[in-house]
Amino acid sequence: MTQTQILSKNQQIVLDIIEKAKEPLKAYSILFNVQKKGIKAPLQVYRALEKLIKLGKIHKVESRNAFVACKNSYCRISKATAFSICESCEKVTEINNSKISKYLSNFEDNTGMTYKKYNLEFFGLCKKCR
Amino acid sequence: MTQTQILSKNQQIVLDIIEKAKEPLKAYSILFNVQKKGIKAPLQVYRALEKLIKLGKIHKVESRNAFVACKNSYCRISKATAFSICESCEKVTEINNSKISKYLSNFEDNTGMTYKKYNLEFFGLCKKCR
DNA sequence: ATAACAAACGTTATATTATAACACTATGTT
DNA sequence: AACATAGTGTTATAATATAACGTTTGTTAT
Repeated sequence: MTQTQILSKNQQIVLDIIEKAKEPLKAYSILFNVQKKGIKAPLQVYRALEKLIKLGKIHKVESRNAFVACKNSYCRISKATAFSICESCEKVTEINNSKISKYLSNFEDNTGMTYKKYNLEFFGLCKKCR
Repeated sequence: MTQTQILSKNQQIVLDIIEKAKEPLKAYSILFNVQKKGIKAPLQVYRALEKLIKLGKIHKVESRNAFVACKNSYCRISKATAFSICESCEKVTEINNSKISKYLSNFEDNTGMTYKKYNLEFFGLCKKCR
């Protein structure tokens, strides 16, 4: 049933790079890495990134302006993202905690806002850096 | 007991502008607004912003690269921030929900990370825009 | 098949956000 | 006074992101 999304050439190239990477990649570092594949301009990268985000294949780590592959294979539409970020070594890990996501996805306040999405970033020190 | 932090000239100018604003301000819009006060260069703004963030006087809304005044007078060091953002009119409100902050501040996982800070951004539609 | 439309592409230029580097000034210890 | 620390002013530049335009490719409906 889960129709596998077919990606365009540029989208696939960009996704491959991000999936192979062990850390979040910045847009221009992606650009540098894919120039041998024929992608020449920032816009080509940004367009692919935008689409991949929409598809939930990757996420943007807002505080770092960097992009990571989504590890949840079922995360086709990313409306609930959480990351843990080490402020020393900059290691970023996607947090997949169903308790948090349940808790936050049901969040309501008295302002009349309707929430469809959230992004949560934790900062601290990882085991190694502590 | 609460020693009121004395701000430098530029810091006070930048804080005033942000506090008066009804919406998050971008760094270069701040710059434009304070040029009559003698602040001429981006760095002067960014330096003030950096310090004000450290003091917890303002927060950065990461997904918008914009800055808002902290409404919690006791929020001298901002280690737990949450915002609600309307994707249509871009209205941003700081969420001051002690349940969430208690819940997230006590978050632990099995990776050995030590958390000292988090930032949470909710996206959706406000009452007017729905 | 082909018309019509949407999505993706390629390219140039430019806007926006942020920091490096350096010399100088003010302020607060001791 | 000597020293440390924080803040300032300035020029230059790096890093991140989008606008605008025209072309190409892929999908869908007849």
